[in-house]
Amino acid sequence: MKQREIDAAWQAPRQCELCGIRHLVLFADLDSDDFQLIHKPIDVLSYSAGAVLYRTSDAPEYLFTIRQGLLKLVQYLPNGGQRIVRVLEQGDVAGLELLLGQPYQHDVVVLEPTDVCRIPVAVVDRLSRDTPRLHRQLLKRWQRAVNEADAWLTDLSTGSARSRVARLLLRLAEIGSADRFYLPSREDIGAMVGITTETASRSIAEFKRAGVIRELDAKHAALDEFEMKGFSEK
Amino acid sequence: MKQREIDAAWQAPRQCELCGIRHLVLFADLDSDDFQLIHKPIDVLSYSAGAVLYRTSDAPEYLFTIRQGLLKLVQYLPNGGQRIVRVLEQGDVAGLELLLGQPYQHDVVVLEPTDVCRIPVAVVDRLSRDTPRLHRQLLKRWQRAVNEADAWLTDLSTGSARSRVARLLLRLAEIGSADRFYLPSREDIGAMVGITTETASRSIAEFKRAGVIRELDAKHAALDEFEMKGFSEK
DNA sequence: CGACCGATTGAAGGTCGTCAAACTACGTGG
DNA sequence: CCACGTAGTTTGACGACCTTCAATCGGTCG
Repeated sequence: MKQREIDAAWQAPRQCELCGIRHLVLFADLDSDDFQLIHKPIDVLSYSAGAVLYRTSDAPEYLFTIRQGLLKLVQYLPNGGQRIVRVLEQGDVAGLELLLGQPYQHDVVVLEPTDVCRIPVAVVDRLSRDTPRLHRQLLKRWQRAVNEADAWLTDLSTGSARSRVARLLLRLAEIGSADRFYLPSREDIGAMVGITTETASRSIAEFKRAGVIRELDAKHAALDEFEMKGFSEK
Repeated sequence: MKQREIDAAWQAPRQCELCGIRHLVLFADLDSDDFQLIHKPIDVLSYSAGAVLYRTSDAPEYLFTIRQGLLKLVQYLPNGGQRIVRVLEQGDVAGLELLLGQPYQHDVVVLEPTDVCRIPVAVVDRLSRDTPRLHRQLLKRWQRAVNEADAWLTDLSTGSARSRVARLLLRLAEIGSADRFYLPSREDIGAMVGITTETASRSIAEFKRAGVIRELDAKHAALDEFEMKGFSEK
């Protein structure tokens, strides 16, 4: 539940320039000069399942790029319930809205152990002003968020409960490795596709009985993609 | 159903610079020099209800900023049905995805008579490269789309059919003028909140009987905001 | 071992989807 | 001018699916 700091040492320009996954992240297109503009610490942090990156009520100070892991973006309903509006994976960015002066729009909670770079807004603001190269990456990230959001409406909020769950699992399977994907709690599945925990449980149980998914451990499973596509249609 | 061209005459730099609603649109922050970079025609077009701005299959040539009117963004479901994922109003932009080399992501259809500026992608690309001022506006538009999309998930795809419809009408009432808002066809209401046409019709009929909405003409109504908020909760 | 949390399953009831028919508005053509 | 056809809305009946409430099961952690 707690966060652990890997890199307290402050040498962000070097660190970022040498980053192993830079081609995937926000700073993909920056050059040596650009990195010199970074005058505030960028920390690499690790979170374990259940940890909270931030809440809507937190001070809007940091963006996060996901180096590794899986997170959920949660919004609250008029009646107090909650809805998961998106899931973030490697290369995604949380907190883009800060660049426009908005407060955090979601609570962000860790699903699978996650490493992030925590970047002060001021850094991105600065870079954003002076390097057009960063812009394209920002636009990309934003458009990705829109595409995802639209897909959640068409794929995950339409059709029967069972087919929604099927489509969710197919999606999660694409994110995970070939033969192993993250299987959320029944409550989270419900919050992702807009059904109750019990109905989610019934769907999953049914898939297991039909042999379309096999449970590997508490939070992971493998699935027969072809069979599952059958269920996803009605 | 057809489109009418208001300004065939080609003097975009002047036209845009003098635009009456420039403070609302994509080019809000540009200055005189910036406008000189526009070397392709920007046309002002009018569409009437039912007209199609573009389809996903169209050649990705133009962005559209909405000067006036109301449009729906439609995506298609695995089974062939359709889901309306968002609605555009004055100041919104359609086709932002083109800036990232993606094809159009939606079919865009006119709900209320609409005026747009049709801008060649090349123009925005060019401006985008050379003027950081445009960037902020682009980011704003994108973030707005994300916020909207998230709200459609939490407000319009969760809860009972009646409360979803109630929340949709409250939303439409905010867009419309004080005592008059656009009331979509029952089919479109269904496609917006993820229910069938019949259920949408029953909800609307119920609201009318309860006196919460009054029909003004075929496509417009007025509503008692306070009463409607009651329905929106469960 | 006992407490607790999440998943599963059951039963009952309600909401919503489905199929179908009637009604209205509107425009066309006789 | 009226008859008629079409498209969208409304309403009804019925059944399926989903929610709700509740009990049980299984595993984990003190």
